[in-house]
Amino acid sequence: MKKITIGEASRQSGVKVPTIRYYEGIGLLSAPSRSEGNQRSYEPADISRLVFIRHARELGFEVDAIRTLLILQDDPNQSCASADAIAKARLIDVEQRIRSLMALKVELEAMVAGCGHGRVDQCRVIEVLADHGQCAHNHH
Amino acid sequence: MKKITIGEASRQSGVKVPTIRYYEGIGLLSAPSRSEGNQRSYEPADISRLVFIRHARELGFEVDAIRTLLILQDDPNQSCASADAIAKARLIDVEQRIRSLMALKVELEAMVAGCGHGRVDQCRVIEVLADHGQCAHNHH
DNA sequence: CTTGCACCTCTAGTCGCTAGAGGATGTAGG
DNA sequence: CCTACATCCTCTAGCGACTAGAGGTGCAAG
Repeated sequence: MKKITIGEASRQSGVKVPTIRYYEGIGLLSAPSRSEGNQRSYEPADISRLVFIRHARELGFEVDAIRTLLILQDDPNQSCASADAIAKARLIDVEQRIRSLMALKVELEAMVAGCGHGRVDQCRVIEVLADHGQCAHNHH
Repeated sequence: MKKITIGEASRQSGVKVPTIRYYEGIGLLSAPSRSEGNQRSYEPADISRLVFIRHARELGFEVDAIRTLLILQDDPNQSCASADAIAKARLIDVEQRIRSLMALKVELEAMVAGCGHGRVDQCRVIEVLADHGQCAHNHH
Protein backbone atom coordinates (compact mmCIF):
# COMPACT_ATOMS: atom_id res chain seq x y z
CA MET A 1 0.00 0.00 0.00
CA LYS A 2 2.09 2.88 -1.21
CA LYS A 3 0.52 6.23 -0.48
CA ILE A 4 0.33 8.66 -3.37
CA THR A 5 0.68 12.28 -2.33
CA ILE A 6 -1.09 15.03 -4.21
CA GLY A 7 2.22 16.11 -5.75
CA GLU A 8 2.88 12.59 -7.00
CA ALA A 9 -0.70 12.35 -8.31
CA SER A 10 -0.10 15.61 -10.13
CA ARG A 11 3.10 14.31 -11.72
CA GLN A 12 1.49 11.03 -12.75
CA SER A 13 -1.71 12.54 -14.12
CA GLY A 14 -0.46 15.80 -15.54
CA VAL A 15 -3.07 17.74 -13.59
CA LYS A 16 -1.68 20.56 -11.45
CA VAL A 17 -1.90 20.30 -7.68
CA PRO A 18 -4.30 23.21 -7.10
CA THR A 19 -6.44 21.93 -9.96
CA ILE A 20 -6.74 18.51 -8.29
CA ARG A 21 -7.95 20.20 -5.11
CA TYR A 22 -10.30 22.31 -7.23
CA TYR A 23 -11.76 19.18 -8.87
CA GLU A 24 -12.33 17.72 -5.44
CA GLY A 25 -14.08 20.92 -4.40
CA ILE A 26 -16.50 20.86 -7.32
CA GLY A 27 -17.15 17.16 -6.87
CA LEU A 28 -15.46 15.81 -10.00
CA LEU A 29 -13.12 13.77 -7.86
CA SER A 30 -14.22 12.22 -4.59
CA ALA A 31 -12.31 13.24 -1.47
CA PRO A 32 -9.43 10.80 -0.88
CA SER A 33 -8.38 9.37 2.44
CA ARG A 34 -5.97 11.40 4.51
CA SER A 35 -2.68 10.65 6.22
CA GLU A 36 -2.24 11.13 9.97
CA GLY A 37 -1.10 14.65 9.29
CA ASN A 38 -4.21 15.43 7.22
CA GLN A 39 -2.53 15.10 3.84
CA ARG A 40 -4.42 13.67 0.89
CA SER A 41 -3.52 10.11 -0.04
CA TYR A 42 -4.55 8.88 -3.48
CA GLU A 43 -4.95 5.46 -5.02
CA PRO A 44 -4.17 4.35 -8.58
CA ALA A 45 -7.87 4.56 -9.53
CA ASP A 46 -7.79 8.27 -8.70
CA ILE A 47 -4.89 8.77 -11.07
CA SER A 48 -6.87 7.09 -13.86
CA ARG A 49 -9.78 9.36 -13.13
CA LEU A 50 -7.55 12.42 -13.26
CA VAL A 51 -6.09 11.30 -16.58
CA PHE A 52 -9.63 10.80 -17.89
CA ILE A 53 -10.58 14.31 -16.77
CA ARG A 54 -7.43 15.89 -18.18
CA HIS A 55 -7.88 14.22 -21.52
CA ALA A 56 -11.53 15.25 -21.71
CA ARG A 57 -10.59 18.84 -20.82
CA GLU A 58 -7.93 18.80 -23.53
CA LEU A 59 -10.64 17.77 -25.95
CA GLY A 60 -12.60 20.81 -24.80
CA PHE A 61 -15.36 19.04 -22.91
CA GLU A 62 -16.90 21.22 -20.23
CA VAL A 63 -16.79 20.16 -16.63
CA ASP A 64 -20.52 19.38 -16.65
CA ALA A 65 -20.10 17.12 -19.66
CA ILE A 66 -17.18 15.39 -17.96
CA ARG A 67 -19.30 14.87 -14.88
CA THR A 68 -21.82 12.98 -17.02
CA LEU A 69 -19.09 11.00 -18.78
CA LEU A 70 -17.62 9.99 -15.41
CA ILE A 71 -20.99 8.76 -14.18
CA LEU A 72 -21.26 6.67 -17.34
CA GLN A 73 -17.76 5.33 -16.85
CA ASP A 74 -18.62 4.25 -13.33
CA ASP A 75 -21.54 2.15 -14.54
CA PRO A 76 -20.42 0.07 -17.54
CA ASN A 77 -23.79 -1.63 -17.97
CA GLN A 78 -25.48 1.54 -19.05
CA SER A 79 -26.17 2.37 -22.65
CA CYS A 80 -23.53 4.61 -24.10
CA ALA A 81 -26.09 6.75 -25.90
CA SER A 82 -25.39 9.72 -23.62
CA ALA A 83 -21.65 9.49 -24.10
CA ASP A 84 -22.22 9.30 -27.82
CA ALA A 85 -24.52 12.34 -27.71
CA ILE A 86 -22.03 14.36 -25.70
CA ALA A 87 -19.20 13.50 -28.07
CA LYS A 88 -21.35 14.27 -31.10
CA ALA A 89 -22.40 17.64 -29.66
CA ARG A 90 -18.77 18.41 -29.00
CA LEU A 91 -17.88 17.42 -32.58
CA ILE A 92 -20.53 19.75 -33.98
CA ASP A 93 -19.25 22.54 -31.77
CA VAL A 94 -15.66 21.95 -32.89
CA GLU A 95 -16.71 21.95 -36.54
CA GLN A 96 -18.57 25.23 -36.03
CA ARG A 97 -15.55 26.78 -34.37
CA ILE A 98 -13.31 25.68 -37.18
CA ARG A 99 -15.64 27.29 -39.70
CA SER A 100 -15.69 30.58 -37.77
CA LEU A 101 -11.95 30.58 -37.35
CA MET A 102 -11.41 29.90 -41.07
CA ALA A 103 -13.57 32.94 -41.84
CA LEU A 104 -11.56 34.97 -39.35
CA LYS A 105 -8.34 33.77 -40.88
CA VAL A 106 -9.41 34.98 -44.31
CA GLU A 107 -10.34 38.35 -42.89
CA LEU A 108 -7.18 38.74 -40.85
CA GLU A 109 -5.06 37.75 -43.84
CA ALA A 110 -6.75 40.43 -45.94
CA MET A 111 -6.16 42.98 -43.19
CA VAL A 112 -2.49 42.12 -42.82
CA ALA A 113 -1.93 41.94 -46.57
CA GLY A 114 -3.68 45.27 -47.09
CA CYS A 115 -1.55 47.07 -44.55
CA GLY A 116 0.86 49.22 -46.49
CA HIS A 117 3.11 49.56 -43.43
CA GLY A 118 2.64 53.29 -43.64
CA ARG A 119 0.56 55.57 -41.51
CA VAL A 120 -2.56 54.60 -39.63
CA ASP A 121 -4.91 56.53 -41.91
CA GLN A 122 -3.97 54.24 -44.79
CA CYS A 123 -3.98 51.08 -42.72
CA ARG A 124 -6.49 48.49 -43.70
CA VAL A 125 -6.32 46.83 -40.28
CA ILE A 126 -7.85 49.88 -38.61
CA GLU A 127 -10.09 50.62 -41.55
CA VAL A 128 -11.66 47.20 -41.67
CA LEU A 129 -12.28 47.21 -37.94
CA ALA A 130 -13.91 50.61 -38.14
CA ASP A 131 -16.18 49.79 -41.03
CA HIS A 132 -17.79 46.42 -40.86
CA GLY A 133 -19.24 46.92 -44.36
CA GLN A 134 -15.79 46.63 -45.87
CA CYS A 135 -14.97 43.34 -44.37
CA ALA A 136 -15.08 39.79 -45.55
CA HIS A 137 -17.62 38.42 -43.10
CA ASN A 138 -20.47 40.90 -43.28
CA HIS A 139 -22.83 38.01 -43.79
CA HIS A 140 -25.23 38.88 -40.99
CA MET B 1 -28.43 67.59 -31.74
CA LYS B 2 -30.42 64.44 -31.29
CA LYS B 3 -29.55 62.62 -28.13
CA ILE B 4 -28.75 58.94 -28.45
CA THR B 5 -29.80 56.91 -25.44
CA ILE B 6 -27.84 53.86 -24.35
CA GLY B 7 -30.61 51.61 -25.68
CA GLU B 8 -30.48 53.29 -29.07
CA ALA B 9 -26.67 53.10 -29.04
CA SER B 10 -27.01 49.40 -28.30
CA ARG B 11 -29.40 48.87 -31.20
CA GLN B 12 -27.22 50.82 -33.62
CA SER B 13 -23.93 49.25 -32.57
CA GLY B 14 -25.01 45.73 -31.77
CA VAL B 15 -23.36 45.93 -28.35
CA LYS B 16 -25.61 45.05 -25.41
CA VAL B 17 -26.56 47.79 -22.95
CA PRO B 18 -24.77 46.37 -19.89
CA THR B 19 -21.73 45.69 -22.05
CA ILE B 20 -21.60 49.36 -23.11
CA ARG B 21 -21.61 50.38 -19.46
CA TYR B 22 -18.95 47.76 -18.79
CA TYR B 23 -16.76 49.17 -21.57
CA GLU B 24 -17.13 52.60 -20.02
CA GLY B 25 -16.11 51.16 -16.65
CA ILE B 26 -12.91 49.61 -17.99
CA GLY B 27 -12.07 52.73 -19.96
CA LEU B 28 -12.56 51.41 -23.50
CA LEU B 29 -15.22 54.01 -24.09
CA SER B 30 -15.03 57.45 -22.53
CA ALA B 31 -17.92 58.50 -20.31
CA PRO B 32 -20.56 60.27 -22.39
CA SER B 33 -22.40 63.41 -21.39
CA ARG B 34 -25.53 62.98 -19.33
CA SER B 35 -29.08 64.22 -19.68
CA GLU B 36 -30.71 66.27 -16.93
CA GLY B 37 -32.01 63.07 -15.46
CA ASN B 38 -28.50 61.56 -15.34
CA GLN B 39 -28.99 59.35 -18.37
CA ARG B 40 -26.13 58.67 -20.77
CA SER B 41 -26.31 60.59 -24.05
CA TYR B 42 -24.15 59.34 -26.90
CA GLU B 43 -22.95 60.92 -30.12
CA PRO B 44 -22.46 59.27 -33.52
CA ALA B 45 -18.70 58.99 -32.93
CA ASP B 46 -19.42 56.80 -29.90
CA ILE B 47 -21.49 54.47 -32.06
CA SER B 48 -18.58 54.13 -34.51
CA ARG B 49 -16.29 53.36 -31.62
CA LEU B 50 -18.68 50.71 -30.35
CA VAL B 51 -18.92 49.14 -33.80
CA PHE B 52 -15.14 49.11 -33.98
CA ILE B 53 -14.93 47.40 -30.60
CA ARG B 54 -17.64 44.89 -31.43
CA HIS B 55 -16.03 43.95 -34.68
CA ALA B 56 -12.63 43.57 -33.06
CA ARG B 57 -14.15 41.39 -30.33
CA GLU B 58 -15.84 39.24 -32.99
CA LEU B 59 -12.43 38.79 -34.55
CA GLY B 60 -11.22 37.57 -31.16
CA PHE B 61 -9.01 40.50 -30.24
CA GLU B 62 -8.60 40.87 -26.51
CA VAL B 63 -9.71 44.03 -24.79
CA ASP B 64 -6.09 45.08 -24.22
CA ALA B 65 -5.34 44.71 -27.92
CA ILE B 66 -8.44 46.71 -28.76
CA ARG B 67 -7.32 49.42 -26.37
CA THR B 68 -4.10 49.75 -28.37
CA LEU B 69 -5.95 49.68 -31.69
CA LEU B 70 -8.25 52.44 -30.48
CA ILE B 71 -5.30 54.62 -29.48
CA LEU B 72 -3.88 54.10 -32.97
CA GLN B 73 -7.21 54.93 -34.54
CA ASP B 74 -7.37 58.17 -32.59
CA ASP B 75 -4.01 59.31 -33.96
CA PRO B 76 -3.94 58.69 -37.74
CA ASN B 77 -0.45 60.13 -38.19
CA GLN B 78 1.16 57.29 -36.32
CA SER B 79 2.83 54.39 -38.02
CA CYS B 80 0.54 51.42 -38.28
CA ALA B 81 3.30 49.01 -37.36
CA SER B 82 1.64 48.23 -34.01
CA ALA B 83 -1.73 47.60 -35.59
CA ASP B 84 -0.05 45.35 -38.11
CA ALA B 85 1.79 43.48 -35.37
CA ILE B 86 -1.38 42.99 -33.35
CA ALA B 87 -3.27 41.67 -36.38
CA LYS B 88 -0.39 39.37 -37.30
CA ALA B 89 -0.18 37.97 -33.77
CA ARG B 90 -3.90 37.37 -33.88
CA LEU B 91 -3.57 35.63 -37.24
CA ILE B 92 -0.90 33.30 -35.89
CA ASP B 93 -3.10 32.57 -32.89
CA VAL B 94 -6.09 31.81 -35.12
CA GLU B 95 -4.00 29.51 -37.29
CA GLN B 96 -2.79 27.67 -34.21
CA ARG B 97 -6.33 27.30 -32.93
CA ILE B 98 -7.49 25.94 -36.25
CA ARG B 99 -4.71 23.34 -36.20
CA SER B 100 -5.64 22.21 -32.66
CA LEU B 101 -9.31 22.04 -33.48
CA MET B 102 -8.64 20.00 -36.62
CA ALA B 103 -6.72 17.50 -34.49
CA LEU B 104 -9.60 17.43 -32.03
CA LYS B 105 -12.07 16.91 -34.85
CA VAL B 106 -10.17 13.86 -36.08
CA GLU B 107 -10.12 12.41 -32.61
CA LEU B 108 -13.78 13.11 -31.88
CA GLU B 109 -14.79 11.63 -35.22
CA ALA B 110 -12.91 8.45 -34.38
CA MET B 111 -14.61 8.34 -30.99
CA VAL B 112 -18.08 8.81 -32.43
CA ALA B 113 -17.48 6.40 -35.30
CA GLY B 114 -16.09 3.76 -32.92
CA CYS B 115 -19.10 3.89 -30.64
CA GLY B 116 -21.09 0.73 -31.26
CA HIS B 117 -24.17 2.31 -29.63
CA GLY B 118 -24.19 -0.54 -27.19
CA ARG B 119 -23.14 -0.57 -23.57
CA VAL B 120 -20.61 1.73 -21.96
CA ASP B 121 -18.00 -0.99 -21.53
CA GLN B 122 -17.73 -1.33 -25.29
CA CYS B 123 -17.89 2.38 -25.98
CA ARG B 124 -14.88 3.92 -27.60
CA VAL B 125 -15.82 7.40 -26.39
CA ILE B 126 -15.28 6.43 -22.77
CA GLU B 127 -12.40 4.13 -23.60
CA VAL B 128 -10.40 6.74 -25.47
CA LEU B 129 -10.92 9.26 -22.71
CA ALA B 130 -9.78 6.78 -20.10
CA ASP B 131 -6.67 5.70 -21.93
CA HIS B 132 -4.72 8.48 -23.54
CA GLY B 133 -2.46 5.91 -25.20
CA GLN B 134 -5.26 4.78 -27.48
CA CYS B 135 -6.05 8.14 -28.88
CA ALA B 136 -5.13 9.97 -32.00
CA HIS B 137 -3.25 12.87 -30.49
CA ASN B 138 -0.78 11.23 -28.14
CA HIS B 139 1.95 13.27 -29.81
CA HIS B 140 3.29 14.82 -26.64
C1' DC C 1 -52.06 60.78 -13.57
C1' DT C 2 -50.84 56.49 -14.17
C1' DT C 3 -48.79 52.81 -16.51
C1' DG C 4 -44.91 50.69 -18.05
C1' DC C 5 -40.61 50.59 -20.22
C1' DA C 6 -36.02 52.18 -20.23
C1' DC C 7 -32.69 53.91 -17.55
C1' DC C 8 -29.59 54.34 -13.17
C1' DT C 9 -26.03 52.15 -9.61
C1' DC C 10 -24.32 48.45 -7.23
C1' DT C 11 -23.15 43.79 -6.13
C1' DA C 12 -22.49 39.15 -7.19
C1' DG C 13 -22.26 35.31 -10.31
C1' DT C 14 -20.37 32.80 -14.46
C1' DC C 15 -16.23 29.24 -16.02
C1' DG C 16 -12.10 26.92 -14.97
C1' DC C 17 -8.86 27.65 -12.98
C1' DT C 18 -4.47 30.37 -10.74
C1' DA C 19 -2.00 33.09 -7.18
C1' DG C 20 -0.95 34.21 -2.76
C1' DA C 21 -1.11 34.39 2.43
C1' DG C 22 -0.10 32.09 6.48
C1' DG C 23 0.57 27.97 8.69
C1' DA C 24 1.41 22.61 9.35
C1' DT C 25 3.80 18.37 7.96
C1' DG C 26 7.31 15.36 6.21
C1' DT C 27 12.01 14.21 5.08
C1' DA C 28 17.06 14.44 4.62
C1' DG C 29 21.36 15.93 6.38
C1' DG C 30 24.43 17.43 10.17
C1' DC D 1 17.75 16.02 18.06
C1' DC D 2 17.77 20.07 15.34
C1' DT D 3 17.38 22.52 11.37
C1' DA D 4 16.46 23.44 6.74
C1' DC D 5 13.58 22.97 3.05
C1' DA D 6 10.12 21.03 0.11
C1' DT D 7 5.60 19.92 0.15
C1' DC D 8 1.38 19.96 2.04
C1' DC D 9 -2.92 22.28 4.27
C1' DT D 10 -7.01 25.93 4.14
C1' DC D 11 -8.75 30.06 2.79
C1' DT D 12 -9.58 34.09 0.06
C1' DA D 13 -9.15 36.80 -3.99
C1' DG D 14 -8.18 37.45 -8.81
C1' DC D 15 -8.34 36.56 -13.98
C1' DG D 16 -11.28 37.91 -18.64
C1' DA D 17 -15.26 39.53 -20.47
C1' DC D 18 -19.08 39.82 -19.47
C1' DT D 19 -24.21 38.67 -17.47
C1' DA D 20 -27.92 38.70 -14.00
C1' DG D 21 -30.49 40.69 -10.56
C1' DA D 22 -31.95 43.96 -6.87
C1' DG D 23 -33.78 48.19 -5.87
C1' DG D 24 -34.61 52.64 -7.37
C1' DT D 25 -35.41 56.87 -10.91
C1' DG D 26 -36.70 59.10 -15.51
C1' DC D 27 -39.63 59.73 -19.24
C1' DA D 28 -43.20 59.42 -22.84
C1' DA D 29 -47.87 57.92 -24.20
C1' DG D 30 -52.70 57.44 -23.24
